[in-house]
Amino acid sequence: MSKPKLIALSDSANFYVSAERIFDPTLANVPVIVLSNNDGCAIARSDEAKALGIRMGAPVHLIRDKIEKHGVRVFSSNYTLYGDISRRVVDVYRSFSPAIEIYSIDESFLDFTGIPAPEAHAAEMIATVRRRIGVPVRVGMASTKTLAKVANDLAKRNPIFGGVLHLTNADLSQELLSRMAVGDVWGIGRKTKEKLARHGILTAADLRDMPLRQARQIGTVVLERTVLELQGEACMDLEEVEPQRKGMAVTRSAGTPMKDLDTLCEAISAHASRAAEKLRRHGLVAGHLTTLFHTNPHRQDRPQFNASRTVTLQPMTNSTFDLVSAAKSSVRAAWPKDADRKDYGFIKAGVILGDLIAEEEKPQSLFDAPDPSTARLMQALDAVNDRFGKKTLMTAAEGVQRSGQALANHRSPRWTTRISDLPVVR
DNA sequence: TCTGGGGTCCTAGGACCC
DNA sequence: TCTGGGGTCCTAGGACCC
Repeated sequence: MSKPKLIALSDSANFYVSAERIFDPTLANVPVIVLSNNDGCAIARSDEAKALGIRMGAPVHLIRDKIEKHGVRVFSSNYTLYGDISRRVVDVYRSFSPAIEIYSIDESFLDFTGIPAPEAHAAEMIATVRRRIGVPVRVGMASTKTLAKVANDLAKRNPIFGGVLHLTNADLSQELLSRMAVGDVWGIGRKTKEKLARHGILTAADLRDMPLRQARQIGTVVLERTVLELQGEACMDLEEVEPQRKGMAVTRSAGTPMKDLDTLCEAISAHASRAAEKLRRHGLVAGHLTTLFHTNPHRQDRPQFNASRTVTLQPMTNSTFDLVSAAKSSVRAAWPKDADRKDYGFIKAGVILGDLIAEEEKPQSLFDAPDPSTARLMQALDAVNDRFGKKTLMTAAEGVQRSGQALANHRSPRWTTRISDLPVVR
């Protein structure tokens, strides 16, 4: 039996908004939101924006009034900036913990086992991140990841904890868990919450105390593990090494429904091309490509159609040309036969790549000797687009109308990674 | 074609997360 | 309730094998 662990979960408050605030002091104490990829909906909100009732994922066109009335500051998402700030925050974490799992762009699990005064250690870490990077973070600590999540959640909701909560005291723990809704526990989503409610399980404490067998029956092993973790038995290890990713997707909703094959082909080609870029950036090749497109499922008054086609990429590849041509032919194959009569309007299309492996490990056969010219061409393509902007060079298949082009009308400068984005100082 | 038991692999779909 | 996009894991069921 190993000695009990102490796991800390550190997360950043309203991370994207906090990242924007680093470089613009006028954003302090005012409502700020950051929008999703297409400037479609709000995906990050400052506390002031939350107080105005702007919900997570609220469509921009529905909150336009609020934005204008209260002078909400609006930003397109700037992932280059957020990714860089995130790395800097993690660098600070590394000096406070020997082992780290980077869980998401704004959350990391840290191993605090054996640290003499963990609360003081956490407080010092918070102060250091604030001073060096400029974003606020909060820390929850407990013996398992799930309990650390609970602690973190309570630390962020309750200012009295000052951003640090160590969930050890049994009485405090009992009180907090019995006041926490079961749906707020990590791993309990809407469906599971409903099922649990039917069995009278409403709080985190109820969940912790339920029989394991029943947990497995209601959910799966996943729910059983959650129960064990709430009891303090660690079922999930810290994953320090980022696991090899298994798939990669590029999907987009279309502003106006796509009605003909050509339009759909252009959209899918653009997604395939973007997917190829992502593959190369990660040094991977793909063995399978799935294309998908579907009508609006919320318009049951309109004809519905759901398409998904998977093709094998042989040899495995990350070439834009290969992926675009595979995607186009599978869209053509999947195109509904009765399209002329039905007037389908496709609102979403995408490309998913599977069976990913590192480029160096790509199996070679006698018949597909590597073609260095394609690799060099792809390198040149990426270099040009990197330097002069996305889609400076693109395949003709993507179309030049750019009807499906992503909007990003409110993007802030890439302050920390792009010198040309900095304002000229005179 | 079914009788038995046991195993692998693949895919689709569900649920959840940030 | 879904609005967005990009992920993971688990289970069930089918195909196929010995």
